[in-house]
Amino acid sequence: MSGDGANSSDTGLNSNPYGSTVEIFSDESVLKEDWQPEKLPEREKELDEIRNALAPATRGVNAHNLFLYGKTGQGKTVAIDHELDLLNEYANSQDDLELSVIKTSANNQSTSYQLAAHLIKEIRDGSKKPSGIDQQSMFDLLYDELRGLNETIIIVIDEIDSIGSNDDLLYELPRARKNGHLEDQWISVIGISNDLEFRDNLSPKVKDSLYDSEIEFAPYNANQLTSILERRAERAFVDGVLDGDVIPLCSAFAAQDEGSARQAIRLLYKAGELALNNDNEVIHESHVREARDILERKRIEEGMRSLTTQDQLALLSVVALEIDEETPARTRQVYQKYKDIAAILDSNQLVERRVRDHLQSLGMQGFLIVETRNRGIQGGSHYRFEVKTDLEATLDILGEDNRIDDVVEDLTDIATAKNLV
DNA sequence: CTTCCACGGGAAGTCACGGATG
DNA sequence: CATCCGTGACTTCCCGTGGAAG
Repeated sequence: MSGDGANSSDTGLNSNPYGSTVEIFSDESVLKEDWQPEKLPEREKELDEIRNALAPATRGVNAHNLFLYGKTGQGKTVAIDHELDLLNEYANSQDDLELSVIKTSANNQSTSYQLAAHLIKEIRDGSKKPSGIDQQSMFDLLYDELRGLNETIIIVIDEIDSIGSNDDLLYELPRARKNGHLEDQWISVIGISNDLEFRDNLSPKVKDSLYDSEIEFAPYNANQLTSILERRAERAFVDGVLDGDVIPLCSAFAAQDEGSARQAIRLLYKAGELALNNDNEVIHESHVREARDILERKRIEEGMRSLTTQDQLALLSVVALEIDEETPARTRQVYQKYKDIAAILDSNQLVERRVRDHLQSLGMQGFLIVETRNRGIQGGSHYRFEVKTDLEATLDILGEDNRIDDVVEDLTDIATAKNLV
């Protein structure tokens, strides 16, 4: 709850334990993920709106329910934290405002039931998650816990989209008082979502109950990213180590992609590290480009490692077709290949319908290019799949898994023979 | 404009599993 | 212990549909 001090002095400026001869960073912590900027000039308007929505809490009624949406790295979480800190500060200075803020991430809580259990755990401060009971009992348990809190309750649910269409709790919570589950308390819910479609897929009754106001965080443009980076760079780096092109290039890369400040900062940080590791005194454009490649590869690796075996098999099937130069391939072809591969590996074979789901999900995660096609009376409509990620890197990473590495090795050999990697 | 392919995708149902409950 | 709960991963079934060919 208490605002963490931002001063860290653990960046060694003087002696270089590993013998680096150059100085790049003056305060590296500014570039870390958990660094909280104290100002958000690019989001003044959004901060204002949040303030307006929270303001009723200071007048003894419930704050408006609030919905923040926008892609990752747009400052949603930082903005809400910032405003809640201010509100908390205010509450502490007033005798008649008793505030309870519960902040949680719905990440990995894929249903209302799970989310309720998670909230209970959060309020109980770390005890284990209840389970095994029916949903309504779980909700009742949650209300019991809520009754133990202060008069004004604000529940922040980050990544709220992960509960998908199972949104009963989102309907229940805002109406807890109306429905008599809570008597003397005011409750409001702040939802944060990366998924822009989530809002449209919510059931109408939830929309009605949850949506007092919504605030969109539009992607930063390159100019905004540049100012954000400049503010950070000023504190993070030693004077004069930044080549003129570096920040604009980081901004441009990030803006082209998702407009994510997080991504831009990561790029800048990585570029700085590369310069440092190479004993370069100045960070150049080349460092940024290298940083981008490294980060991109890391992103793929992380995603791929978390794939289930069946996901890997589906991906491998498309990779194999790619090596045979038969991509883009339609579902049927991929499925044939999949059956071959599954047979070789003696793994259980799923039905085509299921493999299609796996392929779709691989598309969503950015590993495959998925294209719909319609060839009318001769062909009808169908999907076409091809590999989106770098073939060599993909084979490398998949080869690390010893359940499938035999097949991957063979494929790598064929690909090498064909000069594809 | 109509036809109609072959796939997409929704729905419903089965199964196995971890944890709770009495 | 038997039994119940929610859930994810799966299969089975079947209706709906975009758009090139005619």
